Amino acid sequence: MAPIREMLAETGITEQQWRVLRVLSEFGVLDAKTLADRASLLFPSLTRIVATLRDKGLVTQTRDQKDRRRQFIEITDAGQKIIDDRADEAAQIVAEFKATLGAERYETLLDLLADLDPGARA
Amino acid sequence: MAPIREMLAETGITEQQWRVLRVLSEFGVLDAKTLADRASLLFPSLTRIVATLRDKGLVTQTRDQKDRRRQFIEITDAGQKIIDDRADEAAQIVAEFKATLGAERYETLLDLLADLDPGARA
DNA sequence: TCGCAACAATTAACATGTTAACGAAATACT
DNA sequence: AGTATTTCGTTAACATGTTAATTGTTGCGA
Repeated sequence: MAPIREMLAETGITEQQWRVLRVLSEFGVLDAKTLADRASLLFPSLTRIVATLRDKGLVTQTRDQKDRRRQFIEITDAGQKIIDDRADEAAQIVAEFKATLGAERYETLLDLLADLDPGARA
Repeated sequence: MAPIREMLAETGITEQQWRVLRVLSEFGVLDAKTLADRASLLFPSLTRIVATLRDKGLVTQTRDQKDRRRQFIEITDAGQKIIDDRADEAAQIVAEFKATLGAERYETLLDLLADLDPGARA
């Protein structure tokens, strides 16, 4: 993950913050529960990360009016721009990583890790 | 690592503290530099962990009289006892982990991870 | 309706990873 | 000797993982 962190250093956001933004970018508006699940984060971590992203203007929080315990989180244009600007670069880093192992061994690794963590989504 | 953490919960020490104790148990007295390296810890982390272990009476710190910048860390009897008491249990947890994947896939995983982290030892 | 269990989210407390700044001691070099 | 550099270790500051305690809401059953 080091190369990813280096890439993100310029943007001032962390790996996990980036992951949250990516999930929001992919799935759109999400309630906190679903977001935590998709980003593989525990709730207390998510609370802090979303607070940080909100302060940076990269996401918005909205209370569910039908159930005021819940909230929805949505990515802002500024947040989306960060994802867009780095998407290609991130893809290339993953590609290089893959090349280091070789495509076949890369797939093997993903399979092994998936078997070890039933919670992950391949 | 979850099963390991559960095992350690009873002892009141953490995974990393346990790793430091294990390294000290295996190699004997070590200077901080070597200890950090063998335990795969960054120096600031090691400083805190050793301080914690010292407060718990599980290790001792000794200044090098020839080079007073350096220090040696040694496990105490109390620390050694913790390792001894849990060694079998830990070995069994690893064995179960191995069984989950199967011996062959387990070796494959170690190989792949080793290729990804040149710093690791096997 | 009252009270209580269940749920969503936050907060607290502690340990660690991580980068940077700093302090002290030893070396090197002039 | 005197200063600059290097090295060892600590401390600071921030983000996160993790468990437990806490707050605010909802829903349910007596």
